[in-house]
Amino acid sequence: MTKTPEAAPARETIRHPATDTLDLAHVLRTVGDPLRLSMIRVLAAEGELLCGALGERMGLPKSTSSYHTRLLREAGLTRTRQDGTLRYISLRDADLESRFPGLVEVLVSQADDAA
Amino acid sequence: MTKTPEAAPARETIRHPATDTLDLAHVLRTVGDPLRLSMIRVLAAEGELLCGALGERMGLPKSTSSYHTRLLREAGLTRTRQDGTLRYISLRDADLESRFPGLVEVLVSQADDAA
DNA sequence: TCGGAAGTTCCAAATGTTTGGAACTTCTGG
DNA sequence: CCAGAAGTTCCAAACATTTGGAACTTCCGA
Repeated sequence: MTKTPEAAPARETIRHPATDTLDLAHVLRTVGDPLRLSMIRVLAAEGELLCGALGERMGLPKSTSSYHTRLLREAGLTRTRQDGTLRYISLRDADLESRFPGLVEVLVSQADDAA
Repeated sequence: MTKTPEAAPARETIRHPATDTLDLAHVLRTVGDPLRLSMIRVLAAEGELLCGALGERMGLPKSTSSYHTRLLREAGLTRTRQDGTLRYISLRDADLESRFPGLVEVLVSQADDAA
């Protein structure tokens, strides 16, 4: 376990699935969780947010918030941009619109709660 | 454990959630399963089908098929109509359209598989 | 009245998801 | 160089979903 001897620091890029490989069932399963659906709505309403800000909105501990933002990213719903130690999360709305036209609108438009 | 002494046979109706109480997260979670998403697509393409026919399409044993059709019904995605010992399943497309405009279209239109 | 067909329910095993604390990494400012 | 802030990863416990066989209920036709 010496430090890996790579010359290039290889800036450990954050992985995002390509738009044309996004899987509808995966996307739906991921967003079919009240907490994550709320997150998507907040992002749609407010644009780019810090991971921490998003988590605090929902009253989540850091590790939980990190977990859910990872799921959203891996399903292709959000993009994560790193700036120093900060991570800005945003909705991949154009990508989603191009792959699943109409989906974002469905997710974001509130069905009035008659429950 | 004598037989329940109720005079009325009470025809044990199949329960369906009312359209205006359908919950988006619940609907999405339910349809966010490749198997159930396929079922929805088959129903959209072919209209009303027998529970058994739907299950055979997917190569499922009866109990599994019954389980998934129940989840679809409880989330409000499908309607089940009983006729003797048969149960016909159909998509609640008009109800879904009225509560979540655009959703059915998203579920049913195939994103071409570039994976 | 019997037998079979269609479905459901029951159940336990296997599998997957969610949670949050603690330890860790990385970056920034002083 | 150090402290602190932002996030991630690790981990184990709690919880939920999925699977399919077996037993059961209902209805229909002969």
